[in-house]
Amino acid sequence: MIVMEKTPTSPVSRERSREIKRLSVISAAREARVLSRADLAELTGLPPATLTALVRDLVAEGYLIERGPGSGTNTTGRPRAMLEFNPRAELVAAVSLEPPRITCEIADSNGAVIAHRTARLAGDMVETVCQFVLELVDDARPSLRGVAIAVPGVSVDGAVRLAPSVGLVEARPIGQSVQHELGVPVIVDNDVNLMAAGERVAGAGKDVDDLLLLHVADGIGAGLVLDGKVRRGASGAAGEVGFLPLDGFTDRAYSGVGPFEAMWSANAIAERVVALHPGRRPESPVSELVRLAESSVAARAYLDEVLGAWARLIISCACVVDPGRVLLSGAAAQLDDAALARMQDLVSAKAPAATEVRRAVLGDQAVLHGAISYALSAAVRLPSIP
Amino acid sequence: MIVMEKTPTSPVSRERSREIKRLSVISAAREARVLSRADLAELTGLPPATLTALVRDLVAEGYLIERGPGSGTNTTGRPRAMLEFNPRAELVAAVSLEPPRITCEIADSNGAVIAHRTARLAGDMVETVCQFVLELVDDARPSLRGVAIAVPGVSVDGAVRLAPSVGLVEARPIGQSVQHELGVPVIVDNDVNLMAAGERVAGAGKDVDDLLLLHVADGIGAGLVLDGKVRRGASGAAGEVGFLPLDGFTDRAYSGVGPFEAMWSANAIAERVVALHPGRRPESPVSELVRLAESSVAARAYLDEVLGAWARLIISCACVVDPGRVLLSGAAAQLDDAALARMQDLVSAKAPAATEVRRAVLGDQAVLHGAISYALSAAVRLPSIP
DNA sequence: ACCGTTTCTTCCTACTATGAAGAAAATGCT
DNA sequence: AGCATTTTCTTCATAGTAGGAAGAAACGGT
Repeated sequence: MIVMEKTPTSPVSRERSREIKRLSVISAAREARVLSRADLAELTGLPPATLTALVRDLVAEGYLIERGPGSGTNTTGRPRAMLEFNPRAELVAAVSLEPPRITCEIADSNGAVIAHRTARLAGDMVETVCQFVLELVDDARPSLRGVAIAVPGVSVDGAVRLAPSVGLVEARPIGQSVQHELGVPVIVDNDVNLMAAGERVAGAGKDVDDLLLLHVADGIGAGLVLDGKVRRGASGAAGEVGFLPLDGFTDRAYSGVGPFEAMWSANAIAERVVALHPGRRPESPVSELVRLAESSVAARAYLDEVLGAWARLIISCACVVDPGRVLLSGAAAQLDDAALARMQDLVSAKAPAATEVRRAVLGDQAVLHGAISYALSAAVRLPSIP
Repeated sequence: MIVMEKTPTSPVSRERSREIKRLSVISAAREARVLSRADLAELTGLPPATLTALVRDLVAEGYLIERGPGSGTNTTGRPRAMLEFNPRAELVAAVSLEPPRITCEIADSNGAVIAHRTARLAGDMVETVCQFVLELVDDARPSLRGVAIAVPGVSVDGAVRLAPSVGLVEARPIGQSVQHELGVPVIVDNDVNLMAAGERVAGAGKDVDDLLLLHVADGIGAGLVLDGKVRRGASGAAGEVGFLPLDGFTDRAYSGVGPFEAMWSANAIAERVVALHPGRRPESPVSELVRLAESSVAARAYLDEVLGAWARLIISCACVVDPGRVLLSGAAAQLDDAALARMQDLVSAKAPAATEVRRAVLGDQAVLHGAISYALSAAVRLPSIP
């Protein structure tokens, strides 16, 4: 009747107290960037005596850098000795798997990329990822805090499952293998989830705890951040909004492609744009459609259809999770200001709660920032208390 | 650049360590019901020496009861002295506001109701709630851990907003007022959210961390539990699935009633049932429809329409949040086994991930169990560590 | 040059986390 | 019946520490 998993250690052990204090200080410093010991005392609640020793250790380890007296607001009293958080003390590897390509970037916890490499995927995936990370990290390996691997399609428990448009086949859990090889936490997730996480920590969602990122590309997917946490779903399929049954009774669904995305993805839009304006298939189909709509009644009508469809998707999501803010990414971010305003109006008319629609702002950097937030969360996670 | 809210206390203070130890033991005991000190050592990680003193305190306070030697599995050695968790040490008040009625129940943390009262709402709501709670708790007031207030419609930050079908008007935050009067934590939430929480802790969702409860009554609403936590939404409007735009271009929406629920709520179904089989309006319209479908082709066709619509709603929710399990409540729970199986088939055919459809099992008790879980969570919450 | 103020460091001690030792309570064996 | 062994629970002892107090440092103002 009492089932034991991992035997817990004492929640008030000395080791744990030490970790909690370190985490408090590191988190406060990472967020403030530059601050004094007095600031740390206020932010963490730790007494000055405790902080003296702790800061000494963190300076020795390279997390904090003494920066000399600061321009404090006090007119009297001993000037504060300012400390600067060293983002280079925490490196993160962000790996993107987009068969046939693999991209690897090493960044510090500020998001500054210090090394990167792109190559064709060949041979064993786990070996390739480990090799790239180790080569790029070079002699900064002790500062590597974690690895985040972005994949198209749904990941479940670290196993990569079929992504419809790229033919990635299910492999043994690569996250666990890489973690075993590199000895740091490794997180594998859908690239749209990583984008959502990235916009949350460093982009258009920095000031909210809840958002939905709508990504329109070959498929249509959404990343959800709810209460500050990415929502993956019971089977890892949260955000599969391409499968929403919004257009009544269409039976165009085929394996791996949802009915909604079959009609409203960037691919589908590109086909219509070519039909409306014969010529080469546009690289940016939504930009092209917006351009055509300026002078073509048919294009304008089609743009209205697209906006209506995407609005219904957003309203559906608003009804279910009430994210408060929706970020448009990929082809959806190509809408101009007028179209974006139209979209906002359509959503506001029917959504049951205030739902703000904006463009995502990080673009290609979103996955990287998402990877950083994932890796740092995994690196310093304390076991939870019931 | 450094913004201070409430000055934090030390995360490793002696007071906090004491609270953490108490919480660990109380939580483990509440879950196990009967266990020994050795069990507590294994479950919490606290050393035996620590537990001796702590258990003595909790026995003195009435949380634990000494139960004498247990029938242990050991063949030798000192027998375990079993302890029993005392649910009466933790009382919870669950208040239901359904204008013009108010219902109040006092229950222990097992869900056993020890007192209840229903009356017409008259006079000041805060005074009425406080009066009922105090009268029912009587001299067990020291054991009152919290109050949960269930309201129809969306609650936001403790303020009750308009519930479409019952005309409840926005009031000043009643949760804060009641909390101030009673001196215990008070949570106010939508009754469907409380149902979902209740099924999660004590009903059809006990074995999962994620579920969606679909409640069909005068309106249609959903309660979401994601990663063990109720999802309320940025504006408190998560689960407003009655507003889903699933039936194309209907313009039947009017103030406060969503387009989907206008067509597929229990009210709408009752109207059609009367049209199909003239007579008195049925008390249980879905049961009646299922019965009529046995012998009427028209009724059977309409039942198929209802199942199809509800399935599209469930598929929409599965696409967005991937709950893994959907519980049917209210009128939706009136479906018979055959209809439930049809519903499951429809959902399985189109949902992007495995989505199990079941009936909720707690019925009227769901809100109570939800209230218990809310109140206990609020009563023993520790401030989080960054 | 001195005083007052604020920040940071050192000192000190009451408290405590927990290992070790001891006591209690059983079963099994002879 | 008595003893050995085992397991559980209690008591004891101590190394470590959380944090208050005292002291030192570093300014600005007079």
